[in-house]
Amino acid sequence: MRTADLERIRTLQLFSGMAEARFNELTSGAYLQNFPGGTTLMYEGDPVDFLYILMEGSVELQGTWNDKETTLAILRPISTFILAAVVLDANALMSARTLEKSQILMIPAEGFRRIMNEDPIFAVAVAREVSGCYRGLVRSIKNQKLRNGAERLANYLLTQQVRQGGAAIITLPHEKRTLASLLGMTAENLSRAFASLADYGVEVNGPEVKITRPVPLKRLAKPNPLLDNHAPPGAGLTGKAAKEMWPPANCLSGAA
Amino acid sequence: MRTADLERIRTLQLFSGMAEARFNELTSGAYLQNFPGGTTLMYEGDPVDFLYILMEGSVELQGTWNDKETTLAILRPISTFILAAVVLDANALMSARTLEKSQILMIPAEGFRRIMNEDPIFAVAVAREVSGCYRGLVRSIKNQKLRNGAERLANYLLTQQVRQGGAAIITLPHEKRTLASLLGMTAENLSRAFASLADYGVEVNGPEVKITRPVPLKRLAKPNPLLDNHAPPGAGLTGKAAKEMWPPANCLSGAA
DNA sequence: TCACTTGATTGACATTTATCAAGCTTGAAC
DNA sequence: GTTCAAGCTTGATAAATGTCAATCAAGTGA
Repeated sequence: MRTADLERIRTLQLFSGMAEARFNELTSGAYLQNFPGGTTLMYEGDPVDFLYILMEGSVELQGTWNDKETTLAILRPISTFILAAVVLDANALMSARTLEKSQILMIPAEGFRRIMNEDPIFAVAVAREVSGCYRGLVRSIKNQKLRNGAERLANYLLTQQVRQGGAAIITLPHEKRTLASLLGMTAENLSRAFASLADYGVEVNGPEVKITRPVPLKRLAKPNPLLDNHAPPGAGLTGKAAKEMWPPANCLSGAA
Repeated sequence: MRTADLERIRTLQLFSGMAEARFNELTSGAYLQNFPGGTTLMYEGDPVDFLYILMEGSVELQGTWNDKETTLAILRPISTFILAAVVLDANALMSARTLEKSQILMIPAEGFRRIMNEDPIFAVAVAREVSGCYRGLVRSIKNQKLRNGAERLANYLLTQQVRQGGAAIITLPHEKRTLASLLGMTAENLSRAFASLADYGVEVNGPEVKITRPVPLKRLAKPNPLLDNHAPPGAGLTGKAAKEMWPPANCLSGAA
């Protein structure tokens, strides 16, 4: 493994507090692997032998039931995934596949758990990391149960706008059908949802989306930090909530 | 606080490994409080000053947006709740209210975090507990996005049947409108979903539900350990997954 | 006993979402 | 250039879900 990659993950909150020796021990057994797009890294129900850390590219987490599939999250670097299964030595509840050529660091789960038991600072960091993932999922469920399709899309667009720097034109980072699955709708309905947002100043041109009238769009979307990971650090959040890192390094915060 | 209560929570996986002195320190600042039914313990967005442990009664966790409300989980003793917010010292993402007269142990969050930092065994236990909660939520989202209303109800009934000992007649533990909200539908549609399950041998009589033909019901429901917390320990799960406690003491495993 | 409240159910209807089929665009391969 | 495939869009229709209003049933208290 290259030193540059080690330094990149060393800066993650998950690893930043631990002693150098432990960090070296943890990563000494790790692999850095390249996968082409469309590779399934793991199937639902599989035993989990590694903690995965996405370094480059993007990964989709999926759930399946009865021949139906849904996207639970789309990850961007640097993100850990299937951490909870690693902590509990349990089988995966989601499949993971690359959406494009990706570079992924794989840390053996066994060693991860051993070091978690030996290094108290690391154990606390793991607890904090999983807690952040948990809160991402709570937001995701609320988003899914409380909003309809157009509302979910509108909030997705506003979130992306913030994350991409706030300009009026944003670029959809994935295929529209993947986005549809993430938002819990069909590709056809995503098209219609975009069309319905035209009244609110949303202009679509392939993967480019222009938000010409953010005020009415926000009036429709009603973004809310209790459902969306919207705000940059400190903005709109006071006190304790502001302490949470943004964007969180953890897995599901990106899930609409 | 009564010794009997302390002994009850001492047996939880979360606390069972920690040193006696630390456990005493943790609980010395705790309150055991009684609340009547319908009491809101905490509102969404509130700062979280306590870890809550439900000792008796039942508690509903809710999410709100735009004057709509949804039930995220219904807790039964003994369950912890808002653990992730305590770990991160963040604001609550869900409201909590008692559904009936309830007894709740409140452990100051500040002390909880201090002891988590001091006691490595406890820190690992917290990481494991939150991981279990996380996996409960993953199941919950998959259930919500992949199944329709009748399928969610069918699986809820089968899960309840297992939890209540496997007899043909089960008792719905909550009001039907609360159940409807948990299952992500209106009370009216829950009524219709029950009616549609009559073809599969489901007979409803107030809060009593009789499952007369489990085989066709299961053929419809297609229960699956990757979506449902169905199986007793070891049953149907081999190897690693079987190690997870069932039913988990943690918060959202009960969420259909 | 009798109103009265609360929760549950039912029917009629509206809205939302999914499904299926067809057509459109775009870009790569030949 | 032409062909082709993949992704996207559109329209027609069906299915699922929500809303509103009315009714019913059970339990409560005067």
